[in-house]
Amino acid sequence: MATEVKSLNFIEHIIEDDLKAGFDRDDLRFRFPPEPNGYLHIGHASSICLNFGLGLRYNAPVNLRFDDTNPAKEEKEYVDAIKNDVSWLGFEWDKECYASDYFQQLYDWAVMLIKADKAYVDSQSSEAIAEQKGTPTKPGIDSPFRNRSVQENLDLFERMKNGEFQAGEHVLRAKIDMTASNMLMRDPVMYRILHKAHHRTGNDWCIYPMYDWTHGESDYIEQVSHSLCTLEFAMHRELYEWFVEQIYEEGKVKPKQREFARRNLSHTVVSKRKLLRLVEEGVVNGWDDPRMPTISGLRRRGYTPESIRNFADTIGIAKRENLIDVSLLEFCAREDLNKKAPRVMAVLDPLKLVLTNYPEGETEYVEAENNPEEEEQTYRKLPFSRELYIEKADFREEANRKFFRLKLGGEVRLKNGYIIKAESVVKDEEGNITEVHCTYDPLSKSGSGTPESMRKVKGTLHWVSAAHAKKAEVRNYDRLFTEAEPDRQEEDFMHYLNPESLQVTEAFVEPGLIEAKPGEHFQFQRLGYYNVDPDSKPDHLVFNRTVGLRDSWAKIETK
RNA sequence: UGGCCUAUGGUGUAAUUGGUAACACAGCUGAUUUUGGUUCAGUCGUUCAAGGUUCGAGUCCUUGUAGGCCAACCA
Repeated sequence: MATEVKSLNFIEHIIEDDLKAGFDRDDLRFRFPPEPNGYLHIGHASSICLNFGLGLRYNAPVNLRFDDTNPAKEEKEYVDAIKNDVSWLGFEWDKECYASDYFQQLYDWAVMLIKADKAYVDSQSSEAIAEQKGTPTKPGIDSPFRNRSVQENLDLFERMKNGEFQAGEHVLRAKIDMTASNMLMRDPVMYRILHKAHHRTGNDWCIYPMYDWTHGESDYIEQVSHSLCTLEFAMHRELYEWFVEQIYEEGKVKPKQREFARRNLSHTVVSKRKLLRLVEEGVVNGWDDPRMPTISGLRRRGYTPESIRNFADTIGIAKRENLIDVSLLEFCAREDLNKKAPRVMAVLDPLKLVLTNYPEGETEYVEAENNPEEEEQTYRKLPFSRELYIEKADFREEANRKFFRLKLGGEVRLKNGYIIKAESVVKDEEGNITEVHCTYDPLSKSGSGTPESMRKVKGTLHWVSAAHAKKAEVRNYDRLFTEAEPDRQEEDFMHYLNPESLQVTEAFVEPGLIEAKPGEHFQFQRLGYYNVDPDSKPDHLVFNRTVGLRDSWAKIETK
């Protein structure tokens, strides 16, 4: 009995080491800290799965904390969308927190730092401060205001809070070391004046704390044990620890920041700024456009929470740069949908097929299995008649032996129906095939058990009955960009948009689909996985292609 | 003229912490199949470089090389 040993990622190793070193397992606590200034994307999904996954693994609480310290960019709309996305992914947070809830505490601590001569009010312009900051290779120099008296600092800071100054007149800075090799330690700004209404605190405040001052202290307030963020914050760790150290009380958990590499997905962009451009420039129809790598876009596209979680699990977490091929995401979608999605028949590019020996005006109902993956098979009835539609690509007048589909003189099985033989074609003046005339073998009906029905024919086609089929709008999506790394090319990433990322066609679908509800998943047999778009109505069905089926025929054909 | 981080098949991630480099995806063969789907079997291919320590190095040491990040009153 081999016990499956799941290997640990480097974050889990760190936690295990902490536990071994005596850290109390009950003190483990995590958080997912989005800034409510945009929609969550697949990269966030990875972080969500990491943090909440850790919560599950260690049976530890995970807070959802909004890092809302910049009223200029943040809105409640985003808060709601983020909560919705996290829940949809299937995670439950312990507390819903807001950095803005800590504004008073943060202010009090800032006063404490001033009193300890560890913070001061600087009254220079941001340009002057930047100038004095130096460069990575050149040390900074002290501000002329660095040695103001505690009394003066206290007075100024209070008046900043009281709204006596304009934005930009003063800032509060930590007094650390202007010559530090880590530029973040060169007296970082803790507070700036911002006369802006906040989505939660309204006009209560006109000074707002900066990220570095806020984040670690928020973790400390919530007693988060492991604060995980992306690599670009690695340099912030020193500052994070310095700030926490200033307020730390013996016996409490000292939060530990650790950094992991953000996940990059091929053929798309994963940055709020770039995604915003796609939306604003009208390249896509909003944040939830099914081509967007946002969680809302993936949801609308037809990705399931399970498939996204499994994707996050599979790609894992590490510290090196990476570019994950979308084909892995697509694999995760197929893997999940294969088990769940009922099979239905839909013809996207119709060609009329007439069974010349089938009685005119007659309709019969054939049995079709809903999903061969089901443990216990269920079936539905499908109308079958003399005139049907098949895919244009499934017929050729002539073809070689590798073409398993219908050709003149050749036989093929209509899925769940009969074996048919193509006899002749009807063409228009331009020579386009408009109809294929076939004969069918009445004894070959699927499931009838007759010797004729048991015959092996190489090809099986999907079809719909022309008189019974319903029209539907089908939106076929493809990768948004033609390059794997559109934002690492010579030109701006917008140059590499895939002009064929969306193709809309009018299709014929089996009649039962009229009942389909938005969000429902289906496999259009032999084509791909589709789900019902929120735009869909009973009199105007709309389907989105989540992902196509694996297509080994396409590979043979392109050879 | 700095500091921090990283380097394992085409891609992503592991390796019981110094002991047979593996898992998934992708690719390729074949079998099964009333979906050219699924499933199954097989296959290709890997430790950035050079030294060193060691019986033994992906792992430790040294020196390189390559890439990423750092100068917002953003997060």
